[in-house]
Amino acid sequence: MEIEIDLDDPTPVFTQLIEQIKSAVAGDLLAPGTPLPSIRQLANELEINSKTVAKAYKLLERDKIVHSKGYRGSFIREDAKNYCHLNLKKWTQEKLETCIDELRSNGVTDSEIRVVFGNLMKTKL
Amino acid sequence: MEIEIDLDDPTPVFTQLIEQIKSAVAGDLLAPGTPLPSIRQLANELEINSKTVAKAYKLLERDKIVHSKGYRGSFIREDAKNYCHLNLKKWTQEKLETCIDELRSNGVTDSEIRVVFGNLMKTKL
DNA sequence: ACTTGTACCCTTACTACAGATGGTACACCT
DNA sequence: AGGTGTACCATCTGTAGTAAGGGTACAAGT
Repeated sequence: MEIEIDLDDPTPVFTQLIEQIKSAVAGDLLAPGTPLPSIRQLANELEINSKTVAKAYKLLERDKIVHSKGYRGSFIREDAKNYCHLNLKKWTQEKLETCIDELRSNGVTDSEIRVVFGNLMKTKL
Repeated sequence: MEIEIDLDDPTPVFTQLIEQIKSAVAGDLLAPGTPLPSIRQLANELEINSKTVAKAYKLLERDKIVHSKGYRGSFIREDAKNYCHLNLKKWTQEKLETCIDELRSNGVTDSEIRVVFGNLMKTKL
């Protein structure tokens, strides 16, 4: 399993990591149960910050591709292939787009949508 | 009809304008058919920029409070009172909040929501 | 002792938008 | 001629987000 990071690619590094691991799982290059390199180790190999790798791992865990066993390392989940194709981002996009289109078609300004959105994202924590 | 602008108020000036005119209509201080001061005139009185007044007027027209008759000035709509209480902003907020809550409860990160939202608002014009 | 994931702290680019202001110009009415 | 709403150009300030890096620390396993 080789991972390559292209710093000239405008795609964020952590996104490149996620995509490559996901496609490796989909292409059977990473079998279920396979241990992933540790966060620090992979960061060292790729010469990037460990936080970036940690972020990618955390998102992969949320997407049910990876299971982090704490101090025992991170592993490809047994049922990873069931999840490596469903796209949470795409679903998010559709949901938001539907909502925004409805607002726009009722005359709400883009500026207003942005302002209301900003308030919701800041105060609702 | 007196309009006062408080520059120390964090509320944007154009919003203060809209609110005061709306509440004047609701409180029968501005009867239907009443001509509003012209954009430049009001801007001069309040010592603010004419664009700011124009923005407020345009939004009031969208909210069916005011009718701009081009070079004949702007007037309070006959049916203004029917609209001066329904809150497009509140509706926008509810719509967006419902959508965001659904995304969040499915594990989507706030960062991801913001990124997708940003893309939708920039490319969809 | 060493490594694991994780959780904080802070800092640096970069990007983008809101709000507001200024200027110029147009077509149209009185 | 002068005023009307409107449309475009531009600038500035403030705010706030992402992405990424650096450091330090912790509890729990080998």
